[in-house]
Amino acid sequence: MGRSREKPSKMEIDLSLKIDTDDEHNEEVDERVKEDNEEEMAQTPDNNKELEVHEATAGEIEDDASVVETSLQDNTKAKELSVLQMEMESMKEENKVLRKVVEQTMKDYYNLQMKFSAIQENNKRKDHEISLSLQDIATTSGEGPSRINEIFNKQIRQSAPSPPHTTDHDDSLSESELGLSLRLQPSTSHHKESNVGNNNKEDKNDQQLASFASVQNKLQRTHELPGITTHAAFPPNRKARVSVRARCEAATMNDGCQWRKYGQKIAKGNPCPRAYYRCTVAPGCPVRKQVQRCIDDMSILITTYEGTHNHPLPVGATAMASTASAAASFMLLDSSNPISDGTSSFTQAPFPYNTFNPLNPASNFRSISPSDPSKGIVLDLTSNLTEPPIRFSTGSSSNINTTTDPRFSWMQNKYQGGGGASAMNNNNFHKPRALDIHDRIWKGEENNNNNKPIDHDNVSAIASDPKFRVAVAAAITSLMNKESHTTHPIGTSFGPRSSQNGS
DNA sequence: CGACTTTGACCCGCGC
DNA sequence: GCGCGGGTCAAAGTCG
Repeated sequence: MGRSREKPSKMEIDLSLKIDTDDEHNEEVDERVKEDNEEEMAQTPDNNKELEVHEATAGEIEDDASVVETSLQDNTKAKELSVLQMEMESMKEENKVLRKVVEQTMKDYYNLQMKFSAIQENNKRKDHEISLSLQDIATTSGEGPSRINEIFNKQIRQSAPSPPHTTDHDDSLSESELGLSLRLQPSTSHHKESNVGNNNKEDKNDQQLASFASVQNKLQRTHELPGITTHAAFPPNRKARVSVRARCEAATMNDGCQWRKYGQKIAKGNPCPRAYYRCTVAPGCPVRKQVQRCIDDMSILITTYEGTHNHPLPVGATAMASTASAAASFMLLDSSNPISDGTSSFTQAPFPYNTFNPLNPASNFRSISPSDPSKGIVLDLTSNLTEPPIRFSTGSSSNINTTTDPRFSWMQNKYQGGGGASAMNNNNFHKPRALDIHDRIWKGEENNNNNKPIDHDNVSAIASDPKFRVAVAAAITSLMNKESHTTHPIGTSFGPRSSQNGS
């Protein structure tokens, strides 16, 4: 009786949700609210005892209520009961609000899924169009592959919208050349003589090829969702590469994996040293990462992941990798891309960390170096995380005040005196200011970046965002769905040193 | 003492 | 062939 009087609100929320859980959707909502309850429980340890007691007696609540009814003769108890009922009402109202929020989030998620599947279907259709176009060209023009390629190249060069995309087109060209030579060979030679000197027909062929080129461009554009630019084709033998641009004050991003530094180099054009890390979660894991500060904005850390993990990722990294991979798959349906060709499964994403906007995953992806397709995908997470969390954009870096910005204290740590200073002395970098709290924090992290959370503000901001949670939950769900298709289980085997967790 | 970082040396590919 | 630059190696130093 006394227990039921002190019935905590958390339990009430849980109960009311259970009543409503008559379909899968509500189950998910239930899970979501439960998760929130658990977190709140963790934050308010004083209430935990009460909650435990009521969890143990959850099935007895109705009985308790009936017992309370029989003892209504006691006025004081009746008053308490009415107060309790009022509390229950208010909790129900609160519960409704919570459910609305959760449902809205789920709706957003489903909308995203719908868009994803729509784009998938759209891409399949486009592929079919391309195939038909090629066939049409092959049968009507009678041109050999070399001629077609020549015209096609010309068309591409003319239609290339801007120089930065030149290599993209070149890549797609080389790929299309392969496709053309494969598909056009059967019907090429016997029309060759008739085309010599036939300008009209050649013009017609040019038009057809132009339409083909436009279709090809269209196909490329379908992959270039807002904020997305993909490198249409990687060199076949090159490892999958994913770059992540993120504001990070620490030496490296806390990405859930365990890394060991094996080298550092001053790269040309950027006085900031480039650090080389190797994945040490499993011996022989081929995944490497390069970490370098962006020269334009020292607060931006460019992390390039290369290779495919040969081991299950730690849990913290798996969810993120799945999230990132899901987003990558969202945009990289092109089978020519090694990232989507099966070498990078949901559990084998080369980059274990990503914070992408679940409502618009595409917005965080773009190419960073169009002149170098080997750079692969670039996730631009450089929008300010001190703003409302998960508000990413593909825009360029914001201006920073380098003279007062603590973000440069890493340089002080790296270059205060000693041989390494040579890299900085001859450059126009502002001298870092005196050691302050940030410096101390970073100094602490410099030597422990593999084991400790690096940027608590960023990580907590990301993790506390409900949309991000939903995205991670969705990623885990998709991971579980994918599990039947992959040989790797969800990563659970990581050593005691792998305490690093991105979530 | 083991694990990790630092850093100069070395290797290799690429362009001239 | 030579020089340059990127990437890697490995001995020495550092840290817990």
